[in-house]
Amino acid sequence: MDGRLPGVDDGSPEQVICHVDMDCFYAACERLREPALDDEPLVVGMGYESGETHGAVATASYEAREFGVESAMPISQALELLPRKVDAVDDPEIDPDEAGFYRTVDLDYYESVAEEVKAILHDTADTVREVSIDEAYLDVTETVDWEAAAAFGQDLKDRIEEEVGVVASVGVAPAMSAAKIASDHDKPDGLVIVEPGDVRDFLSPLDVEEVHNVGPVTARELRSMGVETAGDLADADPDRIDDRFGERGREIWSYARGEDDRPVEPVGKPKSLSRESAFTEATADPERKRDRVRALAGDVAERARSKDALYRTIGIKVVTPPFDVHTRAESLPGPVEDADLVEEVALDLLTEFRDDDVRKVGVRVSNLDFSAAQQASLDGFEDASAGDAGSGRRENHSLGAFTDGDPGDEADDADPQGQSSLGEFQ
DNA sequence: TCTGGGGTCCTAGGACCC
DNA sequence: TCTGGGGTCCTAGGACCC
Repeated sequence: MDGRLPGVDDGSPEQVICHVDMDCFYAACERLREPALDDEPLVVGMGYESGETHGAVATASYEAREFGVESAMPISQALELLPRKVDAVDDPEIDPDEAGFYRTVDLDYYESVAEEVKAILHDTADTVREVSIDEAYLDVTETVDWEAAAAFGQDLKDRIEEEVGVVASVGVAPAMSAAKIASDHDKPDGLVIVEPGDVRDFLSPLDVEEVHNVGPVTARELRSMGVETAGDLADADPDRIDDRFGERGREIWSYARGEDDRPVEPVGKPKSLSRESAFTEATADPERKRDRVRALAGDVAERARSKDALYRTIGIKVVTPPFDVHTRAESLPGPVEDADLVEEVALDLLTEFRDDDVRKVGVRVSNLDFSAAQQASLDGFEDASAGDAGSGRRENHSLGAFTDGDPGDEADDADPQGQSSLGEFQ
């Protein structure tokens, strides 16, 4: 028995999937360049400025979690649980032993560390799906069998720790959904192998909210139906789950049973690009709102330009107290690259909220089109018109340059190569 | 406890077309 | 003169993920 099912050769694939998840990645990065933070309670805050109380917790080290600090928690709340160590100097109320360190998110630096980790992953497996800065799936079906899975996972962990200096948790299972749960199961520094025959037993006792795509809302509703664990969900009547949750119902039901045949695929081109920003406190001042939207529009347009993305839809997001999210969007006749237009449309959409109290605004471009850039690179020269597409329509640019004059083929507009990316990453 | 920022996908309703 | 059905595109909202 080599751990592989006999069916592996006759077209019924038994996948071997590895999920890699960095432990407290932002905090680990901060410690990499500031080793004095090792073993200290450490909170990395987003939208947080040193000395301030605004923002939210992006990552809390395990030492900080001991104090009750959690991810996504408001910094103000984290500070009540875990005061800043620097404040203990002037404040006799604060016990320095019950205090911690706070740092601001520095994504550029974390990206640079992540690059080193990703290089190891790509060196380890041919097929890698980078889910986020600190997480990836590897398909190692061709190179790892179940007997070797534990050694493989340990080697990968060792390599990441030795070469980069951060710690990863690793899960290996026959499906993406199970592998993800496995990597999370013994965090930090975890290594969990779930062989094909053990998946149901492994998942069964877990809280239903641990199933991928089951969030707080769905979990609450499932509990009200008497479904508390993944095992309960796996045993539930699928029609009942379907009725309640539609398309997603069948999905979470399958995941709870360990049934998930999604292939590991590299992430393609983005579908939208956005920037958003919160005010320190809600404001009704129209000029402040407009100024912020102008700045965000400029950022988004610049980011799209740098990625050679044309866009056909421009939208805004407005959050009003207590936390009501409103979105407005407008589609253009054809894809453009035009920073002035992004600003103009965004400001126009904002007028509806001119007099409202607003705590956060955002700008987004979607309906992205990368074909112009692709054609430019295929043609081997710069697409001179991409820089000044203006407010005009630039749809249906012909592909004649390399189809050698066959303008009748409208189907080329769908450009399959453009859809599924060629395995390149942002 | 007054809640950051960047994404994806799904659903539902309305406009419009044939 | 209220009577079908199918399809697409667009907008808005919501749930979820990291």
